Amino acid sequence: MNTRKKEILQAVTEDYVSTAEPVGSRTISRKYLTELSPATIRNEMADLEYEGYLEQPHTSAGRVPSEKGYRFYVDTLMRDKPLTQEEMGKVLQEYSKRRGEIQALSRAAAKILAELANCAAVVISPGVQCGSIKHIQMAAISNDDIMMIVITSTGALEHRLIRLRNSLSQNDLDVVSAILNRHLRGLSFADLTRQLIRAVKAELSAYSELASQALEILTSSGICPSEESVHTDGIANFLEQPEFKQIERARPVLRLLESQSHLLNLMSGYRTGITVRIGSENTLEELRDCSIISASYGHAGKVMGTIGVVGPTRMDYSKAISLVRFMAEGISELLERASFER
Amino acid sequence: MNTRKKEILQAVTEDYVSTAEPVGSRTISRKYLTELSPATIRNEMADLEYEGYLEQPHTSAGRVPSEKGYRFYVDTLMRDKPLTQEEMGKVLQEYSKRRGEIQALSRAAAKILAELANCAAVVISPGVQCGSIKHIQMAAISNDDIMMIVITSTGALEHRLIRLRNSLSQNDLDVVSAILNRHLRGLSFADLTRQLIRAVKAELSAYSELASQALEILTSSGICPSEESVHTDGIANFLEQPEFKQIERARPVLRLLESQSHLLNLMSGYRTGITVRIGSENTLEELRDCSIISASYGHAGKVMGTIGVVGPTRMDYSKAISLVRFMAEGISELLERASFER
DNA sequence: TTTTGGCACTCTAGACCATAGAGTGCTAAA
DNA sequence: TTTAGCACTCTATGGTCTAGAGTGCCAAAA
Repeated sequence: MNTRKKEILQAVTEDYVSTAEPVGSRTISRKYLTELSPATIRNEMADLEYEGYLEQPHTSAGRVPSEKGYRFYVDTLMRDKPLTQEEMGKVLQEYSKRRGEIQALSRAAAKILAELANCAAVVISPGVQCGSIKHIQMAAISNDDIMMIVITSTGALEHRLIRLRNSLSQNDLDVVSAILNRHLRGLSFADLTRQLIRAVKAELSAYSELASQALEILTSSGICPSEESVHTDGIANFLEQPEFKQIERARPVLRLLESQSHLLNLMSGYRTGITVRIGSENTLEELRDCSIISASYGHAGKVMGTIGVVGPTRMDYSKAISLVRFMAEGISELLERASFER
Repeated sequence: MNTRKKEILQAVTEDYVSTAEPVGSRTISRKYLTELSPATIRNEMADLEYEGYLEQPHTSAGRVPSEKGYRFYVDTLMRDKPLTQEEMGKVLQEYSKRRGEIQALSRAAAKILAELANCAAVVISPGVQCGSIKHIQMAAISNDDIMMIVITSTGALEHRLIRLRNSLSQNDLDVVSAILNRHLRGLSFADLTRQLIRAVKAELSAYSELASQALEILTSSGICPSEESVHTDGIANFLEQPEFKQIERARPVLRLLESQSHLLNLMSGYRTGITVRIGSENTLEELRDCSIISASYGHAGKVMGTIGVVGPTRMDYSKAISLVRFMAEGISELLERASFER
């Protein structure tokens, strides 16, 4: 793959990304590589097709990057496309407005990312399991319903209803809350050893029914990434893309984007840094014609959430990557600052 | 409008709703009114068209109900289509599983409604402003960030970040929380008179910075229906409808369904009972080809939230109305029970 | 050896046309 | 009042043709 081929592949990719029309040798010669004739470019393009970087929708159409072509473009050819001042300002303003309210912030982040990338955006916000415990509170809702609230250092907040056979007064609940806070404040959920739990339970023996339920929630599956931490936006942007003119193509993707549980699986579990999955690199059949750019965020080496965009494979990778990276770093920073400030 | 015309209008409507094809006199004669010949039916249909109940997409097509036709059908002709045992079971099971967690419940309700009605579903869940105050809690997040949490009788929970210049210990915060609870527990937000607020402020004079911010939030716009209480589901169902085959028709509706703030405006502020808005009865241009069935829920004469479906005007009104009514009543009951149990 | 102009070839999109089928409205007869 | 019959209208479908875009290949030019 010589320099000229690279230039041609780059030109084809960038032109196709912006016009959504297969690009022919003539276009390349006129718009990008004026020093070469169409014929020369045709020869090179034939090679590029033979090598699998380009494809032809049909004989007399121009060329289109293949998945391999996009992959090469992303890995080698793409130039950085930094955010404009305006875009950065918009993001940062939104971030500072919702500092400390991670749910609202994630929602806003999805919205703004969808808008700037003109794609669908997905944000998985950090659940309580990511931070350390800041406060636990029991509140009486009715005679036998208690609401337990857990707040963590990341500003995440989880509430669970506990139903009791024997009702407790708010005074009792305050006592329980105080004891729980005395033992558990400042700890992360990984720190909740069996020993510790046993000790707390012992001290709360007067309220054993409540205590056992509460501690069960804190240690078990009660505290785990939930569907409520999945935020999606920009679904309508999807339908703007010409590749989804025929609605049948869009439907399976939209079904996926509506399914919080699938998105949770799809987007979590990545290490920090940008992940780009192009077309069938996504194992899901529905995403055969889509690409996903995602980045995890967090701090102290801990992945706490994910932010990403979903769009057609014909996507402005450079822009999307810059955006996702910038926005992920912004959230990481907020989380980090929150954890130093305590 | 004689009986026979009504029968014909009903037949046309129900056939069109289920097939999405304009229906001709022959079909009516064969499938619905076998004792009449197509010619007779043609005459009646011509009348119905003249009177504005039916429309013809073009000369040699069958007839389709006009908005006026749908309206007449809904008001007069429609027969009740009760839910199946299975459907009721599904709804009630979901409800009982999330009893007391109004956000999760609303989310689940939207999902199940969308599924059963095969339309888009929207649920506005009751914000804290609807219930009476159950508990107020301040929790220290960092040196100068306090999180204030308000829980109400409906199980709604609101949290707001308060930033202070002078940091307070969790002990201080517990004191403040206790005082706030002593004064405000059991009251609704309408009960927060200026007098009362002044009294509370006086007692909290030692913490005036925090107190004034907290009380400001409680009394002002801080506590109002927020975008986080809007839950949408079933957007993908929309695209199944043949009227949205051409994506341009669907796009504006999807944009609307993605805009929490617009939905909030659109769906709130109705009295209890079912509201049916057909086509251009919706003032919004985007909904020209859609119908909305919605019902408010709540108890003690107070509207607390709304649940509804959005679909094409060619909608199974009877089914949708039964579903929405049943689901709204279910939520109302849960809220009512919660308020007696206290 | 590389580049380029020229040319024949291929394929699609769009225009145009013809036809089948569905449905109507009208008229006259039952 | 109802109905059979018939002429008429309109759409959807499929076929055919053409213009246009783009290619591949060859032979000449650099």
